[in-house]
Amino acid sequence: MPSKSKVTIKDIARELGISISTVSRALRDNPDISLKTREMVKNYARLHHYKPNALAMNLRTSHSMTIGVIIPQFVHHFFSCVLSGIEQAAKAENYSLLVAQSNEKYEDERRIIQSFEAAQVCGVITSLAKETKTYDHYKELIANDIPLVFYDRICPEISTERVVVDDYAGSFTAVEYLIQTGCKRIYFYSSNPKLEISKNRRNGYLDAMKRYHIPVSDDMIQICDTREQALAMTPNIIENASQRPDAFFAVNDETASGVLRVCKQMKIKVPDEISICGFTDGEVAMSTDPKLTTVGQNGEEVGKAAFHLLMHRINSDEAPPQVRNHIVRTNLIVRGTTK
Amino acid sequence: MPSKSKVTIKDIARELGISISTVSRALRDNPDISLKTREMVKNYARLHHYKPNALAMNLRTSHSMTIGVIIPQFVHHFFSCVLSGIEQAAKAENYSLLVAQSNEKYEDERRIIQSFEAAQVCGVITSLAKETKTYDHYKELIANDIPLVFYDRICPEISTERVVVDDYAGSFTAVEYLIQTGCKRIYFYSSNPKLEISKNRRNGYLDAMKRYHIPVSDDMIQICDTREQALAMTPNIIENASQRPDAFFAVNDETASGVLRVCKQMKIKVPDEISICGFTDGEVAMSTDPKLTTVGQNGEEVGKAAFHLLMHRINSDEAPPQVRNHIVRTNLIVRGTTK
DNA sequence: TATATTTATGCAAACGTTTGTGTGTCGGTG
DNA sequence: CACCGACACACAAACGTTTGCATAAATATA
Repeated sequence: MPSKSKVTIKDIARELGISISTVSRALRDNPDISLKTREMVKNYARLHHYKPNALAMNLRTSHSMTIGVIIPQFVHHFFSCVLSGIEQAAKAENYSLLVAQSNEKYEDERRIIQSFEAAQVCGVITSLAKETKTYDHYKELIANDIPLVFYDRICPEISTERVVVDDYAGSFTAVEYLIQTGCKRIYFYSSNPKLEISKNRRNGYLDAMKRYHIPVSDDMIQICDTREQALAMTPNIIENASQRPDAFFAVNDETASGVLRVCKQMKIKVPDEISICGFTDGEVAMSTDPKLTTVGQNGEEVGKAAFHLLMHRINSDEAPPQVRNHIVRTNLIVRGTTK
Repeated sequence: MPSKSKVTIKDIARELGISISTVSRALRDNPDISLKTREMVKNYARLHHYKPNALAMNLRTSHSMTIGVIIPQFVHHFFSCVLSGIEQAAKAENYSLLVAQSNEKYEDERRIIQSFEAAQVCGVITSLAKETKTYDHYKELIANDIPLVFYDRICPEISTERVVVDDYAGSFTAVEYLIQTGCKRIYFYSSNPKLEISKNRRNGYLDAMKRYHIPVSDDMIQICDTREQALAMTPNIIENASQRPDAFFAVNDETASGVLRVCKQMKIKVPDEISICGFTDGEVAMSTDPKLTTVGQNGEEVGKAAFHLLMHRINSDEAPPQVRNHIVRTNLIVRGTTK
């Protein structure tokens, strides 16, 4: 265990009796420096556990090799996947990640952006907090020429790259599959219809039904996006429907698992009598009985796409911030709750 | 939208016709500077969106206000909770988080530590990758006086603070509860018995049984830690047991959910005939039917504890790195799979 | 041999801060 | 009036790098 305090290129220069700049260049394998000197320096550095001071490097080059990432909530399967994707892509490009969660609060989000700016991040990847309604903090980021990419919860007012999941196609494909396996009375459990994702999923549902000429009555679309709501509403719907539903397509896995539970309680066979399909493919989807058919959101791909878009912006010096929507495909995962 | 390029204290000094040091002190509200000047400077700064350059600050003060966090896998409920806990605690103390995942790989872990050192983090919070068997990278961290705290997967060779979940007590309490609700033939599904957590949970199980004078035969302890294994093994165990089990205590929720499924298939009433208890309290625990009784691991508290231990080490300048085990209590969450 | 070219290195400024010390101008005290 | 202590500010060094430019030695060219 050699040195205790940190060794800098100054130290190396002094010990080796050469200049600081020579050490710097030698470490970066600059061909101006003779091979002999380079070897000597690198040996000494290795022996004494020299670690470059990124702070100093970055200050000098004003290029921090760090990007800031905002996650609304760490404890959320989809977001974990996204973060994982970002991290893997970043690691491959030698970037570090400054990570923070907004906890769905506007004020937190604002503070985080500020701290990112102070830290001189090369770029920011973010998803809006539910609470956020005003976007000045993002606008300032852009005014300061810091590349910005939104994922999932994009910001309509800000013209920059975005990566979102293909809710429409995911929804369409799932419903199409239900139809092709013989379902006709397909109920759709939606979340807050004002959200972008709700609209897209609903349109996917509607278009698939229309495509196959299956009529959709009003009562077939319900607002229901939690397990509890599903438990409460579903029995009634099944009992009192003029024609009994033969499938449920739910906006997320929790809700779908609620429907499944109700069916079991009512002794309705799944998938024989009723098919069920969720959305997300989180942990729940694997732990129901039977396992849940669902639409996978490919969080990791979202993360990777976001990072690569950001890299592109960073490297192609100052391309005009275009509004480009990158769409990550979803994939239908057929398991036990559909035929 | 005023300035485009970044404004520094130099700019402020020039524009206001005062010295750089005065600006610096004014911004920090140093009483040496007259109130008038302070106001003037702060006004100008606000108007021109001055943002301190953290890189420069940190270089000067060699105090980066950043800590490095290693998570074995983001996509894991318990670890997400820990990260969330760390983040909240860090935010409260104005620390930033450099986050990376080891993906359970030794080599990744090593690289991450290196990058943390380069970034001049004030401290590191980590949990060992499954693959890691040699600890030189951590030893070097300690040699360089960078405070280090382990959580969950601690490192036996390194003497530093650690925060772990109270597996023993969690296990003991759960088993005790099973006993008190009338169970006697309580089977224990363990994971790899070499892991520290396995030992602790097993001991908790054994001690609880002993405490209530309930005999434990060899076949009552099985190695089984995935849902698939549970599905495969459990029917046999239930069928062929000399005395039929009346409870299963599983090392994680997935395994417990597997047992539950088997019971349903075998038309065994849960919890009337067989009680089931898991460990973790992840998302699965809420989505089984009935919901799973389980031992909550309080990941957030683990994270908060880890951060606060680290803060303590950082602030009480260079306290000798003691081996102190901070233990976060678990809590039994009684739901539908037990009486 | 004188000049041009290459090779290997050193010098010093710069990145944006913080901070110890120096300095000029007050008002007050003796 | 001379002196002293506040007061409010300026100077400059330092943090650890990178990098344009100068420079010295060695080699090639004429």
